[in-house]
Order: sequence, then C-alpha cells, then structure tokens
Amino acid sequence: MKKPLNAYIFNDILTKIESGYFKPGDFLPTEQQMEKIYGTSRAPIRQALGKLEVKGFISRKAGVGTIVCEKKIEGPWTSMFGFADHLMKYGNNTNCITLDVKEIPATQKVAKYLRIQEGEQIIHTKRIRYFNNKPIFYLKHYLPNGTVKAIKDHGNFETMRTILTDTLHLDLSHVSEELSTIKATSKIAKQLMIEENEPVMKIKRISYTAEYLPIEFLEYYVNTEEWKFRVSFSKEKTNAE
Amino acid sequence: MKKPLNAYIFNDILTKIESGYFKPGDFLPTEQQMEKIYGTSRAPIRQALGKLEVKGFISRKAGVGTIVCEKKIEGPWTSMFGFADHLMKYGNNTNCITLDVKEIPATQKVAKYLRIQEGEQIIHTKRIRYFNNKPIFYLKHYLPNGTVKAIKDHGNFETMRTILTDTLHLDLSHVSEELSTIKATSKIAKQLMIEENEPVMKIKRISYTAEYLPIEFLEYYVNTEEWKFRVSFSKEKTNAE
DNA sequence: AAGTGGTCTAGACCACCCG
DNA sequence: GGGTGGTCTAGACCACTTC
Repeated sequence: MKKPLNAYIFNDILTKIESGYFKPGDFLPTEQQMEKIYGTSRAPIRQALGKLEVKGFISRKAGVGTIVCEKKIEGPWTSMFGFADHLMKYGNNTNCITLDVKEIPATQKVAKYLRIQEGEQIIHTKRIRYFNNKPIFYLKHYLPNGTVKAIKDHGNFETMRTILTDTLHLDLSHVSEELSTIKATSKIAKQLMIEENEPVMKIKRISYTAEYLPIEFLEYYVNTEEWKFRVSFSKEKTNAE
Repeated sequence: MKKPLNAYIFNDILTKIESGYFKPGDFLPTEQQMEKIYGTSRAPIRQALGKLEVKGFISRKAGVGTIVCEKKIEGPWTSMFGFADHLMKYGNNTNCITLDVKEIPATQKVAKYLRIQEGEQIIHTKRIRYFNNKPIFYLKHYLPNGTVKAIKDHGNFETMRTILTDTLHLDLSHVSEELSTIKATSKIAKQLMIEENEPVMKIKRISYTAEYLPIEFLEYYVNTEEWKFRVSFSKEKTNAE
C-alpha cells in the first residue's frame, strides 16, 4: 500500500463522481473543507483536483468553486494509442495476422521519419488486424535496427505496442499521426475485403519515446465503414503569459 | 502587469530551449539549483517544469534529472481547435464563404448531439472554407437556440469559433470529433471542386463548454488532397500543478 | 552515500467573484 | 467583506538512480 495521498484523493473523488454521490453541476467541497475531510494540507488535494480538471471531470474557477462537469460522452472506440487501449476495455474479439516480415534497407522517406540513414537496415512488417472477424486495418510497420526478431517469435494475436513496450522495453510516450483519404488500391481492397476504389483512411503514424526520439513508423489503411475514429481535444489551461 | 513567477520561469526556460541555450539531450539545472537561480522556492519552479513536461519540451525522471527533449516535429497544420489556431500562426491566406443560414427544427440526430428536444428551433449554416483560394472544407453547422443572428451580421471572413467565443461569450473548452471516409456526393464534389466519388473525409464535431455542455454540432467534409490532418497524443502525464 | 525529482506540511498573501 | 481558487514560502521526508 504505497499509494501517494494525492492518488488516494483523486480516486476517492472520482469514485464519488462516477457513483453519483457528486452529480454534474454539484459543487465539490472547497479545498479548505477537504483539508479537514482528508486530514491533509492543500498540496495533495490540489494535485488531485488538477488531474481531475485536465481529465475533464471537474471545472474550477477562482472566486467561485469547483463543480462537477456534465458527463463526458465516451464513444466505444478511440484512436489515442491505438488498438491496445481499446482491447483492454472491450475484450479481445479482435486479432491480428502477420502477413510478412522482412529486413529491408530504409527508403529515403522512411529514413527521414525514423531519423536514420537512407539504406540502413530496418524491419518491415505487413499485418492485418481484425475486429469481430472483419478485417479493419492493413498495417505496414517500419522499425529501426535488427534487434526485432521478437516480432517473428511472438507471431499473431499480439499488439505491436505490447511487443515494443514489454519485450523491447521501449517507452512509447508520444504519437503523431497524419490522416488522409484515398481510394483503395486493388491490394488494399483485397486485404480489407472491400471493393476497389472504395474510400479508405490512410494514416501515417510516428511513435516517439519520452525524449521525442522516433521508435516506429507506421502506415496503415482503415475501413471506416467498420471502424470510426474518435478524437477529442481539450483547450490548454496554460496561464503562461 | 503582474505575471506569476511560475509563468516567468516557464517562459525563461522555454526561451532558452528554443534559442538553443539548452539543447536537446542537455540536462537542465536541478530544481535545487533553480531555487538559487530564480531566488524562489520549489513550488513555482515545479509548476513551470510541469507545464513544460506536459507540452513535451522536457522529460523528468526521479533520481536522474530533467533533460531537454528532441525537437518536436510540428507540421504546418493540425486539427486541434480547427482553423482558428492555424490562422493565427500562418496568416490568413484563407477565407470563408457563407452559403446559407436558416432556422430549422432540430432533427432527431442533431437534437441528440446537442442534447435538446427534437423539433426545437436551431440555426443551420452551410459554409465553404478556402485555403490559398482552394475550397478545402465544406461545413454544416448546427447551433442551438435563436440568439445567433450574430452569424448573419458577421458574414464572411470570420471563423465560427471567433463568433462563438467573442460575440456569444461561449467558453469553448472541449472538442470531440468522429472521422470517417466517404465518396464525395455530387453536391460535395461541386463545393470542393473535385470529381464526384473521389474520397473525402467526413467529420462530425461536437464542441463543449468547460462543463461539457454541448454548444455546437458540426458536420464537415474535407478535401484531404489539399489538407492533411495532423493529430498528436502524449501518454498521460497529468502533473497538473 | 549522495543527489535527483516526487510528495507533503503548515503556513501566507493575492486576484477574483458574489451578495 | 467574506470566501474561492491561484500562487508562493520554507521547510521536510521519500523512492529512486547513479556512483
């Protein structure tokens, strides 16, 4: 039981919000009151409230107080860190087939994204990901350096993210994606089992470590008939200048 | 002209990073050293560092120190809060034409998104947004209640966001989008000046206040030949405080 | 063992909002 | 004017990493 106080307070308040003890529109106790409730100083309380605020559960205003926000509408799926998050929430009526694993020299384009030299050997994989036995994603991965035969060993039924983090101990912290739409080529259409020239989403993804070093480049194609992307943003709460 | 200390420190460090005084991979001074440098206690220093961390400029590790991240790759455009942010950064070789403004009763679908009664009167607008004199976005807005004739008055060359925030004083804080791909209908194709059946991105957007009350529903279609979406995520690092 | 960031205490003053 | 959250001080101990 080594949980920091602020985490305990965070969970306590969140539980009371989700259970309906605090309802949307309600005012939470003031920070001063919470000092007595939890028997702590203001610091851990403010840490907890800060996290609840950036996550969109509460809204604080100086001179007024802290109120519980209206319920967030949370769709069944979200892009975010991709499949893995979705998997954990909604079970695994989803799987994955590796079509191809090759070691190839990096093309100019890939080298640029991974910040390596053109021609350097990289691992290239092609995979199909299924959801409810329908092919949804056609993925082309590009991974730097040759240490990655782990992928072959792990085979199917694994998310790439698991391999990256658990097996290779890479700390995937940032993801940047570029989205566009294209007509399905015959190859893509075949893999996603749709008609040629149907519109599909094409996404380029670069994953980074905490220090913004690229660790993965990924191009994938999505059947958006079957899979909707949800993205949500919140305004920055920065008072810097 | 009073600036909080933490904001001053935040700007100071950020400036030194962007000017190259602190380079990627460098260790920043320790928090203890900064106490002396800035002549403050740790609290404002930690607030500044916390903001820099969630923004991806630095990476902190207990027992190690604080290092400057590799430069973030920032594309020329990003979805985020839409056009307005882009406008401010890259000037306005972009404009907007309002095709149509009507008051209509809310359909079931729209009523659900805006959390109002079906049949309630709402404002519906159709607009085209141009970038470099090319039509990129075809937007269909749905705004609750009749207070919104401001839109008519403002006419073109305005972002919807400006109207919402400045004129109607609505505090747009959260945005949620759902993305899919469709074939351009003849109407869409005409407005975006592309061929019929070319793939376009279809996006549903709901905007919320800080308290997650919906204030706008928007469906729009994007020519992704001309406009790429960039989205980036960072792993939860909610050290707000 | 020494040093780092992470957490916490117990105070304090401020700007802001409301009645 | 009384109360709110926002900021700040000046300490303290902890878990963790590195030497």
